[in-house]
Amino acid sequence: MADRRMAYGGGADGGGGGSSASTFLLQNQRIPDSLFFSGSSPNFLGSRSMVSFEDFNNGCKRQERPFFRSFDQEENVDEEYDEYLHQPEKKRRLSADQVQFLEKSFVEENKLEPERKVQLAKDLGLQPRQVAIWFQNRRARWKTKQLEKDYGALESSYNSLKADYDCLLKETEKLKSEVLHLTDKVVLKQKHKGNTDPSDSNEQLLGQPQASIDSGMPSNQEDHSSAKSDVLDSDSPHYVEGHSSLIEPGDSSYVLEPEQSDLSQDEEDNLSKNLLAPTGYVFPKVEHDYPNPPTNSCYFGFTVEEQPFGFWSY
DNA sequence: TTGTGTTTTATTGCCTCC
DNA sequence: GGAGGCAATAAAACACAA
Repeated sequence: MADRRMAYGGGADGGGGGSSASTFLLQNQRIPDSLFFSGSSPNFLGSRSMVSFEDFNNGCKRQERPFFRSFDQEENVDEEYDEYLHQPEKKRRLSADQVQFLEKSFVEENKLEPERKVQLAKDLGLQPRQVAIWFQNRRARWKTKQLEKDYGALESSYNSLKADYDCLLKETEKLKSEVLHLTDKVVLKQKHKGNTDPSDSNEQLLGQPQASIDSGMPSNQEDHSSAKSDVLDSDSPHYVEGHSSLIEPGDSSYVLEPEQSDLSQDEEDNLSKNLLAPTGYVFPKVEHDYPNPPTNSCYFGFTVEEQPFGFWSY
């Protein structure tokens, strides 16, 4: 048994819960709380204060009773209730009113200072321990919901980014085939011109510097298959390691090799980033099965507004 | 009525903070 | 070391379909 918690009947049953009706005696009496309580509240019901006034009248259906009524006011505590009090103790749910009151309090502040706990317990006719437990469980429920919410947000964000990415892949493919098509044309033209005027150059044909053409186009000595092979061969030494997690070897989306580009390294980096992740998002390794929900929503960049109680610091 | 799944109340053990 | 918080878990209470 823990130092601060007094369980019923010696409480060595390991694991939580474990309350059989016959062993319910001093259950839940945390020592400090019970000391706090004795005689401090007109609503105090002793070890029975944990009852919630529902299920009274022998009902199995939930039955609401006002929780503000103190026992001092309760002049005619009838025999039925007395009998009820002496039943073997059962776990009882709080009434809707009590829950509503607690909810309201929770929204105001999800942590419970000792004074507030005692005051709430007084108001509700519960033990402070019960109030504390309710808040603890409520925080756990809120956290679970928040995790679900975070997970949903992440999921939709992922889906939208994936859609963007797929779109860009298609676009890349389209541009690539366009490049090949134009390359074909250029080569044919060169051949044609070469037949008539061997001194003619690419520069004259295309009206741009030779280097520019060489950078992205296969020379007229190479056939197209080798050009394509160069472009697509991710096993070549030009394969960019930094992109290995984004584009797997052989991925046809990888079009230009760095050394073939006119762009500076920075420009290339920017281009790659813009092409692959237009929103600046670095794609994680794509899993088709979603990973476990996040355990810490702080890490996912959610705004503070999405964490209404401000205790989200796990 | 009963079986089953879900929710709520409560306990226990561990951790952190003062 | 005591107090309070949290995660994990038990078990009662409840909801609901068959």
